[in-house]
Amino acid sequence: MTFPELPHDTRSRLIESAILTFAAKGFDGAGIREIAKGANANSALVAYHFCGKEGLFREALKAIFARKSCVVSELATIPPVGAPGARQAALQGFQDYIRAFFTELVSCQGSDPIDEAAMILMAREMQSPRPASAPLLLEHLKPYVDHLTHCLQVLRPDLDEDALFAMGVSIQGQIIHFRNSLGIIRLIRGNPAYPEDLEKVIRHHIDFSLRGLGVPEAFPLPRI
Amino acid sequence: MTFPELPHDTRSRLIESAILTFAAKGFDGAGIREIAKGANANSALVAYHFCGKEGLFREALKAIFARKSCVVSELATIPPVGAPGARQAALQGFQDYIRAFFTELVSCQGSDPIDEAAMILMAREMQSPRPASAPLLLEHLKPYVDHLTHCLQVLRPDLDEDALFAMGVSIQGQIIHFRNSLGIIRLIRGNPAYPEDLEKVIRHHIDFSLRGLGVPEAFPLPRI
DNA sequence: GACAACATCAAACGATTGATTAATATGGGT
DNA sequence: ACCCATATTAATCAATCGTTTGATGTTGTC
Repeated sequence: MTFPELPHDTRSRLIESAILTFAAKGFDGAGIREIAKGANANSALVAYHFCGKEGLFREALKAIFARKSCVVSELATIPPVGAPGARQAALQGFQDYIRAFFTELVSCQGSDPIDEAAMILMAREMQSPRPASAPLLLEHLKPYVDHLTHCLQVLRPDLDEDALFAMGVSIQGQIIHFRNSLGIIRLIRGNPAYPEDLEKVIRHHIDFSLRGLGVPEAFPLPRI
Repeated sequence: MTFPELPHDTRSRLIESAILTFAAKGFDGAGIREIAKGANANSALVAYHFCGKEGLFREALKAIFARKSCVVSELATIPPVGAPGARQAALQGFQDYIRAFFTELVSCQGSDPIDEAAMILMAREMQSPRPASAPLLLEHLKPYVDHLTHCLQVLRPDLDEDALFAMGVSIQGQIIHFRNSLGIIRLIRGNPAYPEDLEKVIRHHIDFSLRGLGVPEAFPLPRI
C-alpha cells in the first residue's frame, strides 16, 4: 500500500510537497520556494535534485503513478472470450473493476491528503496534459483500459471494436466525471456532504453501466 | 449567434484575447502583457477597464456564458409529469438535449477558435473553479440541470430524488468527460482523428443513456 | 586526519510579474 | 475655443519568479 522506505529524505519530501502544491495551485501557480518550504528544504535543491521545476513536476507524476498502479493488478484475471465461465467471471470482474476504480478515485478523500492531491493533479493532467507527461499518462492508463476492454468484449462479443470503445469511454467517463466535478456536483445538489452514502452511488454506477452496456442479465432493471 | 456589435472596441478585444490566452496557458500562465499584445492594446488597460487581472478573468467568463446560454433555451419545453403526451415529449426532448449538448461541446472544434477556447476554459473552471467564478458557473449551469432533471422525472416517475440526481450526473458525465478528455481518448485509441463519425458517437450516447436510465422503450437494445 | 563526493545552505542573479503613475490623446458639450 | 470626462500611452513600481553561484556541512574511505 504505502512506500516501503519511509525515511523521508529531502528528495522524497520535495516530491510530496510538490504533489500537494502543484495540485493546489497548478504548475504555474506553485513556486519552488513555496514547495521547498513545504518540504522544509532549500529551494536550490529543486535544481540540484531535479534539474529544475519541470523536472520536479515530472518526478512528482512518476511518484503518483508508482503509488497508484497496484489497483488494477489486484483484480482477478478474466478468462478469454468463449472460455467456460468467462461470462460469469467478466460480469463479476466488471463490477469489481468499477468498485475498485470508484473507491480509488473517490473514497480516498480525507484519508491521505497526498492521495487526494495526487488525484487532483492526475485529473488536471488528463484534461490538459503538459507535453512531457502525455506518454507517462498513457503508460499508466493502459492496464485499466485493457482490463475494462476485455471485460466488455466478453460481455458483448457481438459488438465491433468501435462500439466497444465507445462503451468503455462512457463507463469510465461517468466515474471520472463524478470524481473531477464533485465540487460542482455538490454545489448543484446544494449538499456539501454529497454523497452521504457512497455504497449507494457505487451501486448506481454499476447498475447504470451494466444496463447501458446492454447485458441481458441487467434487465429489467434489477441488480444481478 | 454572434454578438450584435462587432465594432471590436479595445475592451472587447481584451476580453477575446483573454479567453484565448487563459485557455491556452491557464490563469497563472497567462500574463497581462501577453493578453494585451494579443488585443493590440496596452497592458495598463487591464487595470483600467477591469480592475486588474482577476477582474478581466471574471469578465471573460461572463462573456463566455453570454455567448453559450442560448443552446438549452432553443429546446422545446416538456409538459409536466402526468400530462398527456408528456412521456413521448420527454423521450424526444431527452434525445434533443443530448444531441444539442454534444454538438455544442464537441463539434465546435475548429470552427471558431474563440468558441473552442471558451470550452477549454469552461471545462477547466468546472473542474477546479476559481473562488469568484463558482456562483457564475452555477447560474449558467442551472437551466441545463433543470431541463435534464425534468426529462428524467417524466421518464422515470418511480425514482426518488437521489436516484434521479445520480442518473443525471451519469448522463452528463459521459458527455462532459468525452469532451474534456478527448485528447487522451484519441491517444488511447491511437487515432488522432477520432471520432471519424460524430453522428455515430451521438447515437451511442443517446442509446447508452436511455438504457442506463432504464426506460422500457430502450429495451432490448434497439434504438427507439 | 586528510581527502573526496555528495548534500545543503544563504545570497544574489536577471528576468518577468501585476499594478501604478503621470502625461498625453481623443471626442463631444457648451 | 475652452473644458471636462474618458481612453490610451510609456515608464516605473516593488515583488516574485526560476536559476545560478560559491561557501559550508556531512559522510564514508583510505
